[in-house]
Amino acid sequence: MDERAEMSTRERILAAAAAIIGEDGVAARLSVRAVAARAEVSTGSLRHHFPTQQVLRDEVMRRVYDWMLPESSLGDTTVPARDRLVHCLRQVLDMSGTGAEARRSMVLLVEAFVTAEQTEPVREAYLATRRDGQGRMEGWLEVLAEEDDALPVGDIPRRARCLGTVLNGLALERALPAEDSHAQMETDVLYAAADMALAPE
Amino acid sequence: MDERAEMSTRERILAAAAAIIGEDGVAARLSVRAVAARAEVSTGSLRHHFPTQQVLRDEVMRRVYDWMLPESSLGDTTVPARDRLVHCLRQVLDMSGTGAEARRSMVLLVEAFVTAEQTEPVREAYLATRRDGQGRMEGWLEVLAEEDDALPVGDIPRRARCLGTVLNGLALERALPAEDSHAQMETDVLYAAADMALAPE
DNA sequence: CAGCACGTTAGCACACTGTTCTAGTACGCT
DNA sequence: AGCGTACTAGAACAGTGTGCTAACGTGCTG
Repeated sequence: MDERAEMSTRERILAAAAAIIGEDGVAARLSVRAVAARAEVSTGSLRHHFPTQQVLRDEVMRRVYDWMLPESSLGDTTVPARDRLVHCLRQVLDMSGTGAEARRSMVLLVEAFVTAEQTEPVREAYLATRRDGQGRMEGWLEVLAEEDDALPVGDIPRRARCLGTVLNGLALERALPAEDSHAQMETDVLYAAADMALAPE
Repeated sequence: MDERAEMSTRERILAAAAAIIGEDGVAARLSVRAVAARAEVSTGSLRHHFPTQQVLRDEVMRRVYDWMLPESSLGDTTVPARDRLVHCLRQVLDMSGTGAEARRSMVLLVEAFVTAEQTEPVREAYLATRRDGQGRMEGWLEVLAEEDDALPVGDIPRRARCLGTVLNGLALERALPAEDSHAQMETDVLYAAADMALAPE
């Protein structure tokens, strides 16, 4: 009968966090007390399962990404690293959709974080999602660095930031008017970015 | 004798903020009380001159950009090609401004070409400005290709498109919330993009 | 010169945030 | 029964940004 009995506290916390993200969209905040209240759990209990908010965010984002990107071809060494990286980048890019959907995504992004009042929660919400994406891309580069030690691990954060900027640019260009050859151009840019990210030295 | 007499409160606040960024570097936080304490000013006084932390951040960032933007020219072969290219790219990027101005620029861009009805005149207007920027960047690369024939001229359009995408991404990121180390990150990305655009093969 | 207005300064108060800590409860095992 | 471990609850603490009010100058004006 009781909902609380049908899911472990940990799962209820994750479900509450996912629900908040699902409702509030990109501008979700995931504060301790908001998640705890939604999950009908005390902050202490939440902290017991997720010692840090970052741990909670990481776990919920991991599930979201895994749900959206079931097959991670990143480990398939039969195809070139740059192809695998481009595949991963394109999957991220596809989250913003194409055409009208891409325009709508960009409008929502701009409304949430550019037009909106630049309050601290808004700012922190964006930075959190940005850190998530940054960490994910660094993870990819680390996997690829395992195979090819020409990729300096110390430089991975910088390279990941470059990839993030390129993806932002591509997402913006998906929303803006484009020539019919836009898809080809996008692939070109993605491969150029991948080559830059995987370049030795 | 008294330092406080030699600089206006506003200037002391900005100097304190710049000092904090200069010292803490990437981890700079620019909290209200930290800046106020460093400037030996009350939080109320700080709030009077900078109604919001975002306003303070914008202003100090604007000065940082102005400071690290000395003049240089594309034809000056005494400085490396990548530095000259980065300078040109940054000039383009600066057209969108920083802080509130950058946000306003992005909002205007989105309103004009994303939110607006995707009619043919609108589309053509954007593509015209895009071609303009594209042509300008191709011109730069052609000048630089004159000096170093390792840069294949046939590939210039593709490389210029990549640069345009990176600039779009950076412009978007100027409008979005950012950490205080954004300027450094921007420089990193610009140099990475320049290296990619100037890479042989 | 008195009075007033306005810019400036100071500092507290408020509503948040994440984290730490203590107390109490429930369950399994020896 | 006793004990230990996992869990829950909630207060407390140190931060954050922002709003508010009171005081202090300084300059203008009647």
